[in-house]
Amino acid sequence: MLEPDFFAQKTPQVARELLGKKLVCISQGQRLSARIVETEAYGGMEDSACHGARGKTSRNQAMFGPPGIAYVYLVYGMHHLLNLVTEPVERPCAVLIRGAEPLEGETIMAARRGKPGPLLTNGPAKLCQALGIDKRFNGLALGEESGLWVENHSHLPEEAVRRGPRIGIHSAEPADIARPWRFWVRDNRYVSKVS
DNA sequence: CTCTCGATGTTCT
DNA sequence: GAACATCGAGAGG
Repeated sequence: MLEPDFFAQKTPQVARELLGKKLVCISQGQRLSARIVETEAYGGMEDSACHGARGKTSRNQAMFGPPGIAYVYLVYGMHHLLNLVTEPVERPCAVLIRGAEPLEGETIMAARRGKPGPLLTNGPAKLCQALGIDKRFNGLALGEESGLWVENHSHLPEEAVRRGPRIGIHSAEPADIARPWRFWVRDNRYVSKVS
């Protein structure tokens, strides 16, 4: 299981290193897991795309917490998104998990999603719905106790990793929109958007 | 395949 | 009010 030390590193590095790792969630007594294939780094007071850039609010306060906790929030009034908090406490940084490939419990994920194949988990909100992740996990430390954590799984060589601008942040400043802080596994069907 | 639009709770552009 | 780190349905080519 990955410890807080892992998440204490620089956010883009954590986002890169999370590719290929196994996200595990205990949901209704069942063990569900998926291999992470797409992430995005958000961080620093200087990143206008980051929720924490304009200060602490009731929604984003988990981002200011210690490395290795979950930040889960609701977007568009109906979709939950999972982030893993990075860097030292009081720095609002996190990695958004945008896509993953089912490993264990795919039948349960399919029942929840009502869709087949990549549509199970090829997007940040789809992933949360499939794994049963919602605001109950917000602010909890990753681990057995919370029922949500990350494990080492497969190593990804550099040639299998692609990076580019983040998705869905069009109201940020141009320099931040251009940052190559999205990481994904090359040619993987569980990546939310090809580019 | 593409494009548009509605859903809906919280935050602030 | 408007916008939002999204998704899915429906219309049109």
